[in-house]
Amino acid sequence: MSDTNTWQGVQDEVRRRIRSRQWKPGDLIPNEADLATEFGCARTTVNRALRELAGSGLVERRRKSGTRVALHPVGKAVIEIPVIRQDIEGSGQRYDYALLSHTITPPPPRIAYALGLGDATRSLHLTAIHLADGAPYVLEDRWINLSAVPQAEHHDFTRKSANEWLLETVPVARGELAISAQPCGAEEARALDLAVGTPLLTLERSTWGPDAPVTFVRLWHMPGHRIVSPIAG
Amino acid sequence: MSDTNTWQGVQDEVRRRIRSRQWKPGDLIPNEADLATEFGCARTTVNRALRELAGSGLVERRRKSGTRVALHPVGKAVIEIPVIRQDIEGSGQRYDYALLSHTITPPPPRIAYALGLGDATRSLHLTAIHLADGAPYVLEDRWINLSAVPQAEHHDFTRKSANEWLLETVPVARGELAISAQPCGAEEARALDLAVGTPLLTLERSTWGPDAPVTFVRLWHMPGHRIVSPIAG
DNA sequence: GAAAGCATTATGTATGCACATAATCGAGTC
DNA sequence: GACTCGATTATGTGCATACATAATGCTTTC
Repeated sequence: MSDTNTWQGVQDEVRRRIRSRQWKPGDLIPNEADLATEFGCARTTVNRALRELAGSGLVERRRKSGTRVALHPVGKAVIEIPVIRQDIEGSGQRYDYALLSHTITPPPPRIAYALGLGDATRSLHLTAIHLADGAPYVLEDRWINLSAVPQAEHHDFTRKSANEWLLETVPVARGELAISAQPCGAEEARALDLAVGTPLLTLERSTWGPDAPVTFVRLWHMPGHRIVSPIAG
Repeated sequence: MSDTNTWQGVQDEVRRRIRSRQWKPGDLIPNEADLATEFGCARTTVNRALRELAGSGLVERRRKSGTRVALHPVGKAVIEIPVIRQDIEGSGQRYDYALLSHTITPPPPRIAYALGLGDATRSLHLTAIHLADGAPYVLEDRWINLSAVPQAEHHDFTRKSANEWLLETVPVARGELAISAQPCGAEEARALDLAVGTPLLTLERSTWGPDAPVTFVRLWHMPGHRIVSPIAG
């Protein structure tokens, strides 16, 4: 499939020329019309090929200036954020979930800041644990903005995880993810049955609805957990 | 910009209908032709809007079956893998680099496996440290497959990092990234001036060229390092 | 009733054309 | 020289049309 009259074919050919240094990083490549002529296809086809290459960071495009090979092709890794239950069940293990605590309290400054909230906002604080085949898998510490999701106040979170309930209840617009390595604290050590100080892969996720912050969640994964993803290039 | 005769407008409207539960998860949505009629635009326009929505995981499309709202909209986070020097200089700090060791030896089984290599393959083993304003920033442990990159054997890696040299030298096709939290080992502790056992955010990256594995690198980041990225939704 | 084959249908893609938009360049003006 | 303003140019997008392709389902055949 390397015929240059399909957009995939054009993309392959452009990639090949870049890889083979025929077009070097920083170089301006011929414009769409010329490439279309050369490849014997329509400009639309070249456009799509280049547009998607720009999306994956291999080239940079600017109107009027033209298209140039990216100076430092930034690798991008797309990591998928699974629903934990599906993650566990998908690997053939039994999924269990237990709610550990459930209180209504203003968030600590750290959390209020992450969500962009005033620190007097009423919010729901949940801690829960997800189990795979009966063993701790991940510990969850979640804050829900009650002024954005008032129904949460009287919802029962003992059966289904807050994440799944929120997914089907609240329209989610955008979010932010932070990944870090944290030492296991005293509470986490008790819940996960680990020694204090054990390195844990920690994910912090903030989620906003169309207008207001919805939830902030911190997930502590068991030791050895890895996030694996392909790198686009 | 919510006119439904631009692909962005159509996309917004579709997103809105999904968010407002007018089209629920699992629902089949009208076909492209009907939507085009309803929105008063060409099918091409609807096609592009839906194609990109499928790319970000909000809908799933299958020929003949049609387009349906994703059952569990998988959040996807795109993390950019920066060139370390640019990362440091970009935040206004001074960048320094030091090569710590340089040997030629067959890779240990763990590494050979990650690269899909026989364990007798000659390879170049480098360790290096990247410094920000004179302080340790990240420790690098790299293996380069000499049968794929023979020029590496006699190259001088004391001045420029192997990553940057490889980027300009080897055509890179694809890769894989694994993120985990690891306790700081004895050697890392010495190089980074940390206590043994400190949690470190660890990135492992395998890179393949068009035909052969090129390099495997493990990066230990200093405590507190966070990878932050927006979540597409 | 099962297998093979054909019609149907929705998405996938290519094309030619037109016009929109952003960035750049150069001419003209003060 | 600096500034404004239009001409130019490359990408961005929309449209109508045509055909390709995959999946489904129905019909025919044995």
